[in-house]
Amino acid sequence: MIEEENKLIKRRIEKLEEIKALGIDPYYNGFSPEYFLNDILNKYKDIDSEKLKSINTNFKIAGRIISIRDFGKAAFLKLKDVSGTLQVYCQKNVLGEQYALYKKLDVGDIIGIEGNVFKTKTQEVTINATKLHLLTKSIRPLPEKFHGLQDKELRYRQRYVDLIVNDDVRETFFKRSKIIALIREFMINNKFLEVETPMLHKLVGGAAAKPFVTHLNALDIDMYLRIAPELYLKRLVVGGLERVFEINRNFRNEGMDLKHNPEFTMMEFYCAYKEYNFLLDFTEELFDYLLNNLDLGKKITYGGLEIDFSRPFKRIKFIDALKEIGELTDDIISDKDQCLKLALQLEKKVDENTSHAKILAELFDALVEPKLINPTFVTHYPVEISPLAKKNKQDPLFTDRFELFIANMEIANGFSELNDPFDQKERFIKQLEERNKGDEEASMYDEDYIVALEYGLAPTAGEGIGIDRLVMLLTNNTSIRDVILFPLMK
RNA sequence: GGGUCGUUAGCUCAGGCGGUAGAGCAGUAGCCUUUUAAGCUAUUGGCCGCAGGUUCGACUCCUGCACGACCCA
Repeated sequence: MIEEENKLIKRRIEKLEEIKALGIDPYYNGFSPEYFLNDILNKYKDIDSEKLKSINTNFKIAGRIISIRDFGKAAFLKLKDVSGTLQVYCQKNVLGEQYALYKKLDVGDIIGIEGNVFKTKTQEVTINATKLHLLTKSIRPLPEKFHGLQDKELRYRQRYVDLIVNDDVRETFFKRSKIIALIREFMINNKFLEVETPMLHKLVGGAAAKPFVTHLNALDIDMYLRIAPELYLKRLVVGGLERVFEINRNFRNEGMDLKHNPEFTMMEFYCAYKEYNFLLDFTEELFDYLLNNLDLGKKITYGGLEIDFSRPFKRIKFIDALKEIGELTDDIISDKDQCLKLALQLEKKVDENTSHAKILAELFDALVEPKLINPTFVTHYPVEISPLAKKNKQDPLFTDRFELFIANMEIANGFSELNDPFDQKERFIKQLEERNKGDEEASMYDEDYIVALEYGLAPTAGEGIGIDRLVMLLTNNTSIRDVILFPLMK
């Protein structure tokens, strides 16, 4: 990479050599800062500049140089570290011999500074450098100081550069970290146990999706990257870990767009002795917890939409949503041929072999989902497309299941878990039939999971929440790539 | 998968009835010890995404490809 013919890089490598010639190690690692830059700023921003002169304010700090304003015999440098930025003043008559080192520095270099705090004419807290340490010479020029890095492709591919120059990106990922920490806190407060289950699966299950295939050399077998942790988490409930959750990656071999990345983060949790109604309230509580702790209030703006999280969220049955929001009639909904015709008109990938329920789900995606802005629980999904959910007592064609939609995105999916091993066996067989008909997203038959159910799964409610999409909502990013540090790029 | 648009200096962007390209920042040389996108003077820097075609001549027009963004599915 370095051999590239770039004059700016060449010049920086020359400076590197000149620094070595001065007897200085350009990658010296014996210096450790005592404070974050923001700590110094906060400590002194409200202290009078006269008073500053009378107190001892000698500090060791470090950071990357993000700007230099040079006056010949003095200069202002702006340093940046993980906490923020702080200005440093370098004067020739103070630094003496070390001023020669200063003259070899560039924007992008990482330096350590020892010096005293003072305030400039404009009252900016600044460190007057008495000692300068070069910690890392940077030989690649950073993007322009004013516009930063705009090229989306470069930003995703070279996220490290994006993070150096674009503060809003840093904020998004700080916030992502905080959101996940809050979720974890909320779950643990509610007596859930955090667990980790396998990423490498021998069978595909727990969701409707095409898997990634990989190979295990030791056993010479193909394996699948998991599409969901569901079946393992429920095995743990069988094992008596009555409340479990996992925040981790799932992999689905599907298209990529603003809402889909092939690997994405989900939280799944299972709670014994509860049913799906509990999950609706629990999910609302989780949102409350997040919004409160992030100081977002009840209404947020997302991509130009106003979203109202006031409780209770709207609740509507799947079929009612098709009627009231999708504007379909009972006659159409109950007639598979008419549904198929309509789905084909909407250019959905369906054919005669597609089940009635799956066609309805496609119609829902096309006609209802685009209209769901405020948080909405859609409940009672058809049993054929809910192979792991318990049937509804009143109407066994439907299940005790819901999905939560916000801003036209599916955010969560939960249900009363099917714990009848005989029923589960039949559903698996139905899935196999769908698979044989060509549905590559249908699940496989998981014999051991049936055995686990035969030992007895307590009545359990379970839910998955898409963390990336949740972060999108709470950080006002309309592309999933903007909430994933290293999104998949071709 | 389909459509639209984009790809020009390290970065951010202009430009062109077809005649080998410009600015700001960055860099370099100089002046400047309280700047805030510091200022002033001078100046270096380009396979105009890749490949082919049309043409006396292509960075510009045409075709294909790659990568990306957005829209649709």
